[in-house]
Amino acid sequence: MFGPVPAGPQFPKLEEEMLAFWKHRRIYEQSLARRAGAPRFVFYEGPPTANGMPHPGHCLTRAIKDLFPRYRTMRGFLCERKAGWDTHGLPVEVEVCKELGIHSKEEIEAFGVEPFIHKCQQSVWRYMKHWERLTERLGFWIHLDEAYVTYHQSYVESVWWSLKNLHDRGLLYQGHKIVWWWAQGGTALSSGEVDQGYREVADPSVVVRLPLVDDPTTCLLVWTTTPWTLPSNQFAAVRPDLTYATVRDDETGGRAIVAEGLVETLAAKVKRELPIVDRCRGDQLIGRRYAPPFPEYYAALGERDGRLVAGGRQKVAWRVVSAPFVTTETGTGIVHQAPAFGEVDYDVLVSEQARFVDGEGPQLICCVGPDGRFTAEAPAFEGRWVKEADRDIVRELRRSGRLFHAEQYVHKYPFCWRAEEDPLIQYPRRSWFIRTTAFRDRMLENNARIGWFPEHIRDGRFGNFLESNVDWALSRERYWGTPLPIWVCEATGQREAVADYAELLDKKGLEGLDVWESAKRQFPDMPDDLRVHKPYIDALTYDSPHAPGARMRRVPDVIDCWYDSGAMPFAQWGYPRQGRDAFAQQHPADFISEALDQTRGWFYSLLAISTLLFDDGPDDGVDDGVDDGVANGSDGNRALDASPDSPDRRPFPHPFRNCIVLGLMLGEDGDKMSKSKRNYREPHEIFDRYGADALRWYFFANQAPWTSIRYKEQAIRESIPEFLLRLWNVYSFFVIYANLDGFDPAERLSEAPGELAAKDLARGRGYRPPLERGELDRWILGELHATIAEVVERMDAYDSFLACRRLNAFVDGLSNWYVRRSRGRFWSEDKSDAEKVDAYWTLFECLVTLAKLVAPFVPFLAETLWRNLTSPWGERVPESVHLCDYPDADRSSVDAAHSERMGLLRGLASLGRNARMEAKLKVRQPLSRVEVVLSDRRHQAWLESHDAILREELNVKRIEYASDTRSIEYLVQPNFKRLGPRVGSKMPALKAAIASADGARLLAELRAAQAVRIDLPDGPVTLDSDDLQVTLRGRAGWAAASDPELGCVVVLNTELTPELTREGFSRDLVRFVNDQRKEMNCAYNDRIRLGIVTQSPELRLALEDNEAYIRGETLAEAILTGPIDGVPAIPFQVSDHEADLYIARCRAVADGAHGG
RNA sequence: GGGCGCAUAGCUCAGUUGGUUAGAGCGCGUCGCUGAUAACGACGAGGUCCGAAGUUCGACUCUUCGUGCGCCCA
Repeated sequence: MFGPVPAGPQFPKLEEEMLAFWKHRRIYEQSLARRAGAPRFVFYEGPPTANGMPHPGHCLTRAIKDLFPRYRTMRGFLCERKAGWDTHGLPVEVEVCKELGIHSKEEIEAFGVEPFIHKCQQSVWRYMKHWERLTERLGFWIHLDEAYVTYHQSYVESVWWSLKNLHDRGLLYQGHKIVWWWAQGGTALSSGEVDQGYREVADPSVVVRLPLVDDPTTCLLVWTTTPWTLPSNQFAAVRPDLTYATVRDDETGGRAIVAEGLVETLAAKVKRELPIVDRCRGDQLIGRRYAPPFPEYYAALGERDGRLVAGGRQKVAWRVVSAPFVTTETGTGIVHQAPAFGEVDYDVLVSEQARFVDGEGPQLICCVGPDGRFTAEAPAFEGRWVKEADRDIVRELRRSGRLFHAEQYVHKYPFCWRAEEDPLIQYPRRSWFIRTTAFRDRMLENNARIGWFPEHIRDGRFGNFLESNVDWALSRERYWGTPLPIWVCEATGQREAVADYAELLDKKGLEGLDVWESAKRQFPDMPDDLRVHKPYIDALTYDSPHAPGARMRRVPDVIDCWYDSGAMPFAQWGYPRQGRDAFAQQHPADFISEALDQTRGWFYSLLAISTLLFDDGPDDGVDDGVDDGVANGSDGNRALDASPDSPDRRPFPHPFRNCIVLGLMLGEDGDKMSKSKRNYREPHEIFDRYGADALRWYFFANQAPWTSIRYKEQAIRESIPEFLLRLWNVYSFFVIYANLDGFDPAERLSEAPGELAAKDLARGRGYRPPLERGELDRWILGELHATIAEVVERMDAYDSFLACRRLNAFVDGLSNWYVRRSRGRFWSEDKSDAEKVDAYWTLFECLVTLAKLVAPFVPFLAETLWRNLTSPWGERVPESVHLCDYPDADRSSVDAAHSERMGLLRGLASLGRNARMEAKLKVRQPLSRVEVVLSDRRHQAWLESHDAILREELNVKRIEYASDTRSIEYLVQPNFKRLGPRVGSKMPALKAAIASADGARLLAELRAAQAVRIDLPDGPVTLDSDDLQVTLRGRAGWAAASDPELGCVVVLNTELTPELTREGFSRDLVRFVNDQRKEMNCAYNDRIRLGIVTQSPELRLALEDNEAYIRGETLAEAILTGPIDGVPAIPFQVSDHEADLYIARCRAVADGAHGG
């Protein structure tokens, strides 16, 4: 016996039970253990930032991450799943700052770096707990207790090892990064912070004259909105393909150069004519020297030159250079370049440097200090806050005759989000870079081999990003992060990278360890992992090997936490100090998945780090890259010959082979999910209301995972009746009748039930080979195996959406066709009837197989079904569906023709109901005859021999297959696809000719001669039967329905005889009585007594004619014509006939029989 | 400002290499079926397939331009 199946399942409650069972029986661990030694399917967990509460969007990611590992595990792979947590970075610091009510770096330092770090570490743990609960409740099987954590010492040391590797290969260098700088607070702001602070302001907009060195009466006109950057001018940029005009400048009597397209605009501004005297292309200006607006730097460096890489010498600065970003939308078409104060300007400097022999090119000049005030290098403005100096700078330009024009210019400019009055400035900061540009081509090759879902990521968003790769700005001037493991000699500036803590402890003359040791005494609960963090790591200094008496001190920066997460393929194992085997086996990943916003985040950091460290390419990519344009003079420590000390160099792709890029999930209102807007429900509430399976199915079955998806609670709720409940009802049906009938599969198959696969069931008593069973059984088993084949195919292609669609279609067929059409067999009284046993075995096989099929998708429901359906065997079958192999499709049982025939039959039933509807003849009213016309008669014989089903579905006495009747007509159309290439432009004429022809005559001709000739204005066309599409349809005015897809028409005979009418009455009566039985809570097999009192002779006749039928259907022992004592009368009406019914339950319960 | 993506029914989404009559689910309305069903079936209303131009015998589909939205980067 199976356990009783509740009619209204509480999925959330069932799920909690399954969770407890999994935990108690360690099912996840068992599922791994049984795949020991199997081929691996490698999964990487992209570490969530444990910095905030998870929302439904995170559930999507985690559900997808669960689906494929579960599936692959059942398919025979060993799929280890190690959880991970991203714990470092600015978001954590911000969270802690919020808690402390502080903002700036100054305030953090005032609070103390040490307690601040402690707070960061604790904050991370708090959120991790919430994430762990969500992970478990969702059914995401992953080793939470073996999670990698990015702040752990072993993890940090792996990162250090990789950085040392890069450093020693000359791939880690120090340069400048232009950042948005809050001068008053002394800190850079993240782009998110900058975005918050944009305001509209009026700034000066000036056009300045820069006289050419070889022709001082001719000036370049350059434009800027930041006059304070003019003292730091280094170049003037033009676009080589623009036309520039030389105009007469009557104010000075000289001439000026400006983009031709802007001459008029400029003339209008200065309110005087600027007559053009000459023209040239931008590239003819390149290289011409000019005198900058302020003399200080020029006086010292104006005549300095250097050797060019290409040969020859050139002055290092104050030349016209080429820049593609110059536009003619505003300004003059010539742009002032102060590389210290603009990122694009800085790029110009970098590419200029690259043209020179190392160290001989232009150096960055900057006469502004980190406090935003001019330094002594701009003596006229020394000590002044730059923005405040704008006015005086303009005044000075006017005095010196350099000012061509000045005005106010309204634009958006960022201010500090926590100090509203403070404008931000772009400012150069010393920063550490990874020379990723040297590996650009290798990264592109690696990327080209990755399986991206959707595909366009590879060449689109991600590919483009790689194409325009710039060196990775690695360092952060922050506190809570992996410290940059570089120590610098205070005397010589020589530096070295350190790979781990032990290496540090071995350094000669190490000092500062006491800082950690005393902290540890003060805070005994502090995790030891913090010893590799600020401030403890900063305290460690040692003797410089480069200069006697000098110390090696660590650079103060921490690193970008994206580097942490990108290092996880090896750092999760603590590689290379530990975990060498694990890494060798688990690299690269077969599968990762995150949302689209990770393209330039984790997807990039993984690919970049792996390519730099583990490239097994023909050459390293180092030699050909290092000199190609991004060299930075400050790096004197390149050891190009050092190769990575890794045995794990791999062919591409690595470190991941396939990646599902999930769409972003939006809130219910279509906006970004936001806690304050409450446009989504908290995950735990979703679980409590609908259950994790409902949520999972909603994710998997509603759209391709990479489309952006709008959170919709309604849709989650609907996934219950649409799929879960429908499956549940089939299961419930089976269990109810199997229990009633005593169908015990375990008793029929006691020996070696295995996993109840088809081959196991085949040994069951009464299990007949499918070929010996009825049409319906063969059909549903064929559908089952076709479903398995398709689900496997789709899932192997990472397409959960189409897999789910197929599963849904199968469950629909099982519920609405197989079970419905088979009910008679389940109700049959003869328990040993082979066809009845077939029905049980067939349905059992479908359900048990289905439990396995849906297990990766809805693991809870699948487990519930499996546990109960296999309970008769006890411990002889696997205790969990997740310990089974995924079903194999038996293609021999898939009979496409049979499936097609059954589809046709279902279609005919549907058409018949359609026609009845039109004729307003309800199905309970029997009809004498329907006529079926098929355009393709291949399946007619089969249909004729199986028309009992159709007769019953349509409630008709007889079905006739006709070929030609007055009730149908033929619609003939050209087969466009076939004729297109042949007929071409004659198509419209052909279409018209066919449309105006008589369809039936055309067909007759075609049948007779195998071809028809159509005369068109420009010649005849001969068509064969494949050139025409013939559609059959019912003629207007007939009770007919047609389906062009199926090629059939169903025509009703609507004539009703008195016998048919009375039979209809009796069916109405049965339906009514059975409703009453249900209301009386009769058991399926309760017998009743039925009294019917009516004045209607028609109704009486109907009772007499159909008494046996009524008794059989309602399980009435007797039908009385009078009332039953003690039972209230129930009024009944059909058509115009009325009756009073009396229904009483009989005492005795007949065993086995049940109504139907 | 740049890159990528998206735009199809009231809502959420499918739509295969271009084939002329664009689908599903939900919701709404009508009817029907039902002793597993909280289900299910049929029908109906509801579409300038974002707009414009082009290629083609034929465009939801391909090309170009534009509009709106999202993400990422400036």
